[in-house]
Amino acid sequence: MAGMEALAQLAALLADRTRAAFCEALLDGRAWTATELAAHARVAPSTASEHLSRLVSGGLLVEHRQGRHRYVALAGPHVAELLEAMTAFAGPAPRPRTLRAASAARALARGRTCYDHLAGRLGITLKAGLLGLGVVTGELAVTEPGLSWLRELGFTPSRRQTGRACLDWTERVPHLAGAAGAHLCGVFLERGWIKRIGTTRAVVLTPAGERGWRELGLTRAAASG
Amino acid sequence: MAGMEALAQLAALLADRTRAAFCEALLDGRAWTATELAAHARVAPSTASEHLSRLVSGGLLVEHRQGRHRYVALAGPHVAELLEAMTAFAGPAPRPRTLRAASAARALARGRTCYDHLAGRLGITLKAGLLGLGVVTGELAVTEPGLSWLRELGFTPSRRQTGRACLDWTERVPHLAGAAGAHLCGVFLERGWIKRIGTTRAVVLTPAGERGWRELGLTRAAASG
DNA sequence: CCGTCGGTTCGGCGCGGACCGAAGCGTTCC
DNA sequence: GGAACGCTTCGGTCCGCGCCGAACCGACGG
Repeated sequence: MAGMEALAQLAALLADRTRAAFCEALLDGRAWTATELAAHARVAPSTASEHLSRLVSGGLLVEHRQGRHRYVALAGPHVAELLEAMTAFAGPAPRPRTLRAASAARALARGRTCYDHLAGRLGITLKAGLLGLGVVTGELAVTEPGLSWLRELGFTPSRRQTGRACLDWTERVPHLAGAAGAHLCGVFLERGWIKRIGTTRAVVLTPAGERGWRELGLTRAAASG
Repeated sequence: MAGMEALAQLAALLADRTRAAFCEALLDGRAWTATELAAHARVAPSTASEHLSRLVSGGLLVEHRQGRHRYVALAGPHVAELLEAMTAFAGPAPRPRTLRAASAARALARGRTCYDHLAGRLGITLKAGLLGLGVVTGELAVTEPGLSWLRELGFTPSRRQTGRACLDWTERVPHLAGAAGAHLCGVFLERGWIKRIGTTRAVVLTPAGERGWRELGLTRAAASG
């Protein structure tokens, strides 16, 4: 009974469309300023300020003051996983009403970042490739040889769980999260193998990325989609 | 952006302490009548009626009208898993303020049902036993020999995933859910190996259960708690 | 030093929703 | 048939909160 009080409070934090929009924006894993988020959600700066304070004190976001800026970011991968899990549960999004929204939805389904790792069809392609190489098991645990494979890409294990599953809300299938998923995503971004589309969470595999993935044995033909 | 609208709506369903209390009660996996839930949450029947309608139309609950009764239950295991995941996230419950609440919390931590399977220390003990027998892997997937072992206990595979992990909010470690977890819980209840405490979700291992678990090789000494 | 800018605080408005009691409806029991 | 029961619908009240604009504060820049 006491635990449900906490549940209601957590849910209340996400029960507002403006705060939910903030969280969705922050799912790109970067830190945003208060003003950016306000503009993104189309609310007054004062309104955004109050929402951010609630999200921070609720533990969903962390803030980082720097000069006259207030940067906020998701408090950690666990928040991203909760958000993806809830979005997956909330079910297939209603079909978009405008052409603009439809193309944005398609871009997100094709590939996106989920906080610090890859999601969407791109994430599933990556998972399939890693599975084929024996880097991860079907449950997305990293294997012994998989660890060596990752080390060659500059990965070093940390306290954080190496491989874990994160439910993909467009594909309805888990993709690779955890330290390994985050590292791979970082490497791909560094090498220019994937690139963000505009300022959104959506990403695409670049031509260099297609070559790179083929050479690593992650794909045979170019990923299409 | 459209997906977050759905998230906010889902969150709004759980953002009320009365509705959250309903869901918690229903986590025992049984169907409750509207009046029972109203009394449980200490609200007027009319209030409960409106809440239930919202939860049902939101897809969290299913209802089953029978005569003058309205039975409601969680819409499925996925709802239970969402609730447990969110409760786990919401963090350690604030320490209970009354002796009564403290003893209830202790009972829940010792053992409880999580919709249709076992949770709490009892659930973790079960998982450890199954792991020791090689019935499940560390990721809680059912092994080949494990399936035979389950069949001997009357289990037959279905469309539902056989073994899956469900995060335990008191133990902070996953326990066994899915068809296998549900079947085992059902068998234990049938055989009188576990017993509900009062009308709550809390369960205890009976003396017969301790013998049964030992004979199955799930435990060596009696489970204590 | 003053203007601009990012952010916060405060007062006030308006909506949504949580709650109850009363009344109504269909079912069940006597 | 009548009473009791389980539940729902409807008014009505009240509170929380999402929103804004205005005023304010501190940081930065010329």
